[in-house]
This record gives sequence, C-alpha cells and structure tokens, in this order.
Amino acid sequence: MRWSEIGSEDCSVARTVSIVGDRWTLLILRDCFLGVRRFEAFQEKLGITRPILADRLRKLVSAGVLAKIPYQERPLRHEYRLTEKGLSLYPIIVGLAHWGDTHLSGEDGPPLFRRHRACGHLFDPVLTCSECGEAVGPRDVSVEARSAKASD
Amino acid sequence: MRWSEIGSEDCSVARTVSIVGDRWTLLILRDCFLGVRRFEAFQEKLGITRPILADRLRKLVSAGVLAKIPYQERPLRHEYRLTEKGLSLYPIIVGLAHWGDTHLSGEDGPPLFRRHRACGHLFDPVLTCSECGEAVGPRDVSVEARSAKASD
DNA sequence: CAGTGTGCGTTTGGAAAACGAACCCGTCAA
DNA sequence: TTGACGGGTTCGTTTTCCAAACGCACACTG
Repeated sequence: MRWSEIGSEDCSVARTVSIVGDRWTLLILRDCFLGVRRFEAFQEKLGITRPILADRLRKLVSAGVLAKIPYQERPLRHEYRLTEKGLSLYPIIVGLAHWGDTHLSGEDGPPLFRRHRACGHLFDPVLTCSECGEAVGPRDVSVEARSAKASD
Repeated sequence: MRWSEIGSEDCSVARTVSIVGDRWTLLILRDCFLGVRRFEAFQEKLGITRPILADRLRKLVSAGVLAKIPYQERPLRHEYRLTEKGLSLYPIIVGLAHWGDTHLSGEDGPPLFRRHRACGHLFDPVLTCSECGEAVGPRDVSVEARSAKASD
C-alpha cells in the first residue's frame, strides 16, 4: 500500500494518519496548540526546513485542520490557525504528551504541566466513556463492524 | 533538526513522536489493538513491505512498546504483543480513530464501533480531567513549565 | 531612491528512506 | 527432495527529505 492510498482505506485510523500521521505534522500541531501561528515562528521553534514546513502547512490547510487567515495587508501576510476541526485533534496531541510524560521523562519529570482552568488543578488526561463516564482502557472495549451495528 | 534528534528534545510530544510518530508504526499499533500479533498477519493486513515491517517491529520492541514472545519452538517462532507500556498508547490510537470517525467518514458512517463492556453502550471517547472528572478541551487548559511548577 | 530588513515561501542538488521483487533459513510433511 | 510455512534479509530503483541558496513583495532608513 502506498502512502497516497492510505487515506482511502476503510479505516478511521488510517484516514486520520494520512492527514496527521507525519513526524513534522504532529509537531506542527503541538505548536499550534501552544499558540504558534506564523511561518517564521514554526520554522524557528521546530527547526524544520522551509520546504517541508510549507508543504505540511499547505496540506493541513487543504485538509481543513488549519485556516490561513490574513493578519495584515500591504504586504499581505497570513497566519495559520486551528479550525474547529483542528481543535478537535486535541485529545491526540495531549495523548502523545501524556504518554511521553509517563514513559519518557528524565529524572526531572515532564517538561510541561497542564492545569485545568475550571477546577484549578494540575491534571492527567483520562479517557472516559461518553455514556457512563467511567475511565476506559484497551481491555474494556469491544469493537464491532459497521455491518453488525446494533443499537447503542 | 534531524529525525534522529527529535527524541532528545525536551518535549514529551517530540519524544513520543520519535517512537510512534510514523505512518506505519501507528497503523501497526492499530492492528496490535485489534489483536494482530504475527509478522505475516501484519504484512497482509497492512500491505506494508517486509523490510519496513521488520524495521518498525524491531524499533517498537527496543522501545518497550511490543514484546517478542515465542509461541512455539522447532521451528522457533515469535509473536509481537503489546506490553503495558504499549497498552497505555490506547488513548492515542482511539483518539485517531475517533477523529477519523467524526471528520473523515463517508455517508455510511464510521467503519467500526466501540462498545464499553462495563456499561454495555456504544460510546465515544471523552478526554477528562483526572482531578475533577469534567470533560477537557483545548481552551480549558493552561500550560506551565517545569520550572514554574506549583502544587497541584 | 539605493540599500537593507522582514515574512513567506520556491528551487536545487545530494542524502536518506521506502518501494517491489527476489532470496535465505529452519522445520516439517508428502 | 520437493514443497510449504513463518519470518525475516538483500538488492537495485524510485520517492521523499534535507540544507543551503535564491526570489519576491513590500517597508523602512539614509
């Protein structure tokens, strides 16, 4: 299977990976969630080469994850902002961050902490069930094909 | 920044991406969570070339995400199983799946459904705060550097 | 009004990675 | 002894990535 064909697989993971499943793309999104918006800022923070950055931003825009919005005219300049579609990638980025925090931190612990504004605490992200609210792990879930869908 | 240097960045996302932030690796993990364990099975399901598959499996094993466990001797054969460390990648894979379900499904809806065994319902994964249990989105979180860590 | 700076890219060759196809190895079964 | 199975490795070619340089529109400065 070619990379260009992955997006047409009948699998949501594959289709998502075809858009964001790239080293640089994931790091670009990380920075988006940290507030980075401009080409030069991405380039400097990431240490990515300009051609690759331009390519990835173009792809994210065409996928509807980022929007290219003018922030001045004369000369015309754009910034890249997460759309709602892009914002909904948050659980993935936080998931990556939390796994790294847990399994790959040095002795100093994780480099960043996340604070939940509403309750005021430093927190860990927890995956829960939309129906009962309980935490969900890999062994708590069974998978059913579309064709076998029963009621919820 | 070279790919090989990303893992030594002081950022949990970057370090995680250096291990799993690869097209094929993410799809291999998807299949692991669906119960695939053997080289041939991965190769067939993924349509990945053998050299790449061997390389990715080797890297996942050396990262402690998969374990290579003999399932027979004479001839000696191994299977690849998720370790606890690997199982804890579940939120990331589910996140990818759910985003694809939400934003990239065709008219037929998502190809797979997840059922929470404990409560019996088809469910969506929800990211919540470990401290207060509320759902958390990108705008609900502030980030603090290690150096600025206050109490929780 | 020439020169310099800024923001955002594109072009260009060489290096790395991915590709398909073929090959290899130990074991068993016909 | 020929073939099949499971699990890889080797090989030569195509794709992608990289670093550095270049382009371009405009603004500011002397």
